[in-house]
Amino acid sequence: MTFREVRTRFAPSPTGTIHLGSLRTALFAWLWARHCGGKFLLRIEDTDNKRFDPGSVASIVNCLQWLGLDWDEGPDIGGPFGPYTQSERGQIYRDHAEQLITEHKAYCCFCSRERLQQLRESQKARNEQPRYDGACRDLSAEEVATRRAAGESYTVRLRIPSLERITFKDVIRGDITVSTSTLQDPILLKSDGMAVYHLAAVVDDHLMQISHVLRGEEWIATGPYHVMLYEAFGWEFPVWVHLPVILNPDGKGKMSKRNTGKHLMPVNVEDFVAAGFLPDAMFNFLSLLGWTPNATKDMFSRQELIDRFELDQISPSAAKMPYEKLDWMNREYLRSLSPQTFRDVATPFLAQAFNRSETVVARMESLNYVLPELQTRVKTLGEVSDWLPWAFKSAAEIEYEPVEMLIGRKLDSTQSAKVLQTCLELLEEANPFEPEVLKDLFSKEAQALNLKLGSMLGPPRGAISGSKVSPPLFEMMAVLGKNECRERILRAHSVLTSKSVTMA
RNA sequence: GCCCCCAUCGUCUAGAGGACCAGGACUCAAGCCUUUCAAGCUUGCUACAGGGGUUCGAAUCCCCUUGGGGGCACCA
Repeated sequence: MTFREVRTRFAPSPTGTIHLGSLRTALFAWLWARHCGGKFLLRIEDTDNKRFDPGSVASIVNCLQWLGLDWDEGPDIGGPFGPYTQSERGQIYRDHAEQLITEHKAYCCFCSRERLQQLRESQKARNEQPRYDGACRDLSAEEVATRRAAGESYTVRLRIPSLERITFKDVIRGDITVSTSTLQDPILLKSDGMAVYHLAAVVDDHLMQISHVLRGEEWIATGPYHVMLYEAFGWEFPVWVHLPVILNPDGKGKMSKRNTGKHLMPVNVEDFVAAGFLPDAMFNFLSLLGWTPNATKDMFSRQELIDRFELDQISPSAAKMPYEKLDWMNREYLRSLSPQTFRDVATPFLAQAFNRSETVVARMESLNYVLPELQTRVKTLGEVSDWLPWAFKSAAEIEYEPVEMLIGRKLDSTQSAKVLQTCLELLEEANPFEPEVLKDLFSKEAQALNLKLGSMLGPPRGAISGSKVSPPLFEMMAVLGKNECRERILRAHSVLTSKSVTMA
């Protein structure tokens, strides 16, 4: 093979939101291009207008940009081999198909969809491999000419040579051999004149000088068509790299929404974005899904990943999506953020969760007391709000139900009420009203009362947060301020004493 | 049904004939610490799918079985 520049591409079809597996394909192609100092391009494969979804190009672009993948040529920025949208390249495909017809390597097929459908069904009924029977394969040139001239609808099919086997090379798996008994003359051009994927992809990959074709494993079976197409045109093969699919956690089928069980696990890239995964974490995680840089660590910077990436180290076997590992890695990235950055990235999520504007959330400066405490507690940005309902409620909105949340460990309700009373006094002493000061005061008091700090803090924790589990107490108090804390503890105290009376 | 691909701890994986009674990470479990929950620290559990070869020697090479996945459209 002659030396040439490494050029890879990501070629999604705009039929909806982009799947995590597709994003990984894009990432690997990008990684390889960047590793080699080559070019990465974006090409939109919209040859099927029936499945076209207008919003999806923008969505795909957003997802790529979110992950931090940039392209050197593409529909939005152009390039020397444009256009990069296949629906604008119809004539190119038609010309190439015509060339093959002239060279007797392809032919016009006038069979109707109905006939084809029936053929397939009868073959299946007989347990045969469904394939085209070649009815139009040897039509005379005259007949074809007259029928075309008459405006009869037809498709163009590639004439497949009758070999027994065809072999092509995949970087990850080595030689792949397919017997042609399973192959049929594939349609290249649909009756509407638009190319089918096989033709469009091969022609474009050649014209755009793609050196390495990275795509999903589901394309292995049709690999021979592409080989034969390259041969028919007399073009040099690209290097093929078929990436393994990502399976559902239970291993049953390709990672998908309907199969992920009770818990809603993200599948599409937009779902991961919405759940609050960080681009850096996803970049790191996805790079290591099916590839390892042969090291005993798994936290890598983008640059390290680019430097080390190698195609032949990619695993050939399909992996079950390891959601827990993604969670863990995302938390690692989350906790490595500066408090300010963490706050910035969390703000939109809080605004959405509590139905406030981002500006309002951004202005709640006292949140700074508690937000850093959440960096080790949360796996995604979407979970940050789970820890903060108390911060977005007024004292009156806090519900002490069940009332047990106001009872400290190893304390009864009378003692707990008493603790709340004491807290009220400590509140007034705290000056300034800061976590450190509060901690000092409460610790001393706990000692004086001969109580473990942990059990003494139970009642006020419940009173302040309305929950048994919360962020650290003193930080919460500092967020709310003295007056709000006093009000909550007062309320909690009265709830506790009245409930106690009823219980007694 | 036919064709193709794949197969190491529960999971993601390291391993390219001797350096492996199989290494790392996640998960899980226990202990310590502790302001609840986390985090942190320490320790621990668990794997070469099965059967045949090849070889002085196999997780590594070959074959079969089994299991899983993918494909068989005028979709990509």
